[in-house]
Amino acid sequence: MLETIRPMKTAEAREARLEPARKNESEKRGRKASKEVRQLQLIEATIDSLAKRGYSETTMADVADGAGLSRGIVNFHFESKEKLLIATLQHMYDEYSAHWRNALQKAGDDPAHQLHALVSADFDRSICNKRKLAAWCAFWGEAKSRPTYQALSSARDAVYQTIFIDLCATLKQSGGYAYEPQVMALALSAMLEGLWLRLMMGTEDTTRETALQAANEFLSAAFPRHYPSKPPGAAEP
Amino acid sequence: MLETIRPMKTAEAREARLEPARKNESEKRGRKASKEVRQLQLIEATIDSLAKRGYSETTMADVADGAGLSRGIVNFHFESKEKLLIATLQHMYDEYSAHWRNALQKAGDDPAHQLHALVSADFDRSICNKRKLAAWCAFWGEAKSRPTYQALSSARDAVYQTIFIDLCATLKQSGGYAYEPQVMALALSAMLEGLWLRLMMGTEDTTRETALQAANEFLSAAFPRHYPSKPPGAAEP
DNA sequence: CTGTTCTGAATGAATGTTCAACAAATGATG
DNA sequence: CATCATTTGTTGAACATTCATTCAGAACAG
Repeated sequence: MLETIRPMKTAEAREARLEPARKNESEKRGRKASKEVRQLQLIEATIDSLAKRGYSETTMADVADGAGLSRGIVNFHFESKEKLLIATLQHMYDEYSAHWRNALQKAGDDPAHQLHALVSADFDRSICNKRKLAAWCAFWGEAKSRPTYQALSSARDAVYQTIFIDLCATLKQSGGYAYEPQVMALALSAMLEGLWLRLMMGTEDTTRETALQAANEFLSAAFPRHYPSKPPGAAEP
Repeated sequence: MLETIRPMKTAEAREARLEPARKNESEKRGRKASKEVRQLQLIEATIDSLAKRGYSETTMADVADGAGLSRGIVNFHFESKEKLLIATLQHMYDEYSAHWRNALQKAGDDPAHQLHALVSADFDRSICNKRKLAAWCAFWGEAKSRPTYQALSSARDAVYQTIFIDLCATLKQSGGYAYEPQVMALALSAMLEGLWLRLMMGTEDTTRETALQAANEFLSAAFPRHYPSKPPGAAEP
């Protein structure tokens, strides 16, 4: 009765990894975590499970085990498995959305710089890693048959697409290009998603660096006046 | 016991739709179909189910019902659910592979013509339709956690990619472009997959036509000497 | 008659959900 | 501050359902 009081092994480690400085002592001990922190913890465990086992093999038990909590806990915080998954997808969507908005804001006023910032943001470690890509793809695979996912699963939503189109239109005007902005924006965003897909598949010849390189090659080809052909010393093995 | 002898409603219709002239009378009646035909029929039903319900909701019962056969039939022809799914994926892979090889062969000797043929082939009705795209995506979503799928799930495999790289290299030489063939080929094939993904998601603004248009825009941007800017009368709404 | 194809009910395993009991925090009261 | 009550969080076992698989036997071909 001394050391086995609480079976919290991995849970506390995860919490510590999440936000070590954020939560004060009062909520970290005892009942361990506030409602929101616990929910986040379960969502992270869900992403882990999705990445490791895929959508169809992700079970409530696996999520609970991954979080170091008991079986019934998920139905307490989220009403059902479906709602847990929706919350997880929503979380990933919010994170992705905040990320590119932040990158866009930091990019200043130059459209060419903004577009480049958006493209680069897609390949940041923070959102472009095996774990999250795998989770995204797991949802994509189910999105067609689940209307609830469909709205959220398309990583690049209407707003994002509109920004791409606007940027393409602006660059067209200032660079005297001939393409149709909508069409070019579609090609560009599709390529970004396709690169994600390849990164997720884990084909050995595609890394985050080569993917970004390909994306930049596209930018150079489509907007040669704004992105001069060769970035300085890009030597390949 | 007169009219309910065989519950074959949709099955015969499906067979007829598949290859009306191919199979002779002897195997169509009586024990209904040869082993291979029956397996194909079950594979088609599997694709139907994957497209309609998604991977995680595809059940043996649904496949059997979709084929108009009894529950135990799948385990007779395929040993297990997993083997059925692998056979289905293999079937789709073979079909896709044969399709682009055929398109490439018909394209003659001009590299620019060949590349255009490959790109166009990707958006043929026969392989690029909601049903099959949804099935592809269902497998993609599970591929990361299943080694067996991984080898087959990447629609564009190593051979396909090599051909793309070679074509890009040839065009580079004859057109005096500056890009790296490997990188450009990656950008191109990633964009094709990304367009598939969008078609599958069913965003209303992306159709097979607009997707092909985007792909051609990419070709014009990347290889301006080979694909002059504007194909004749492309007016958009 | 013999072997192949097919059926459909039975079986057992996996898993999402419920729930009664328990524990910790919070608040009320003296 | 001590004690009790209430709310909130948590557990783990029980339950019900879904589903892949099995199999004994029917239907059929040769």
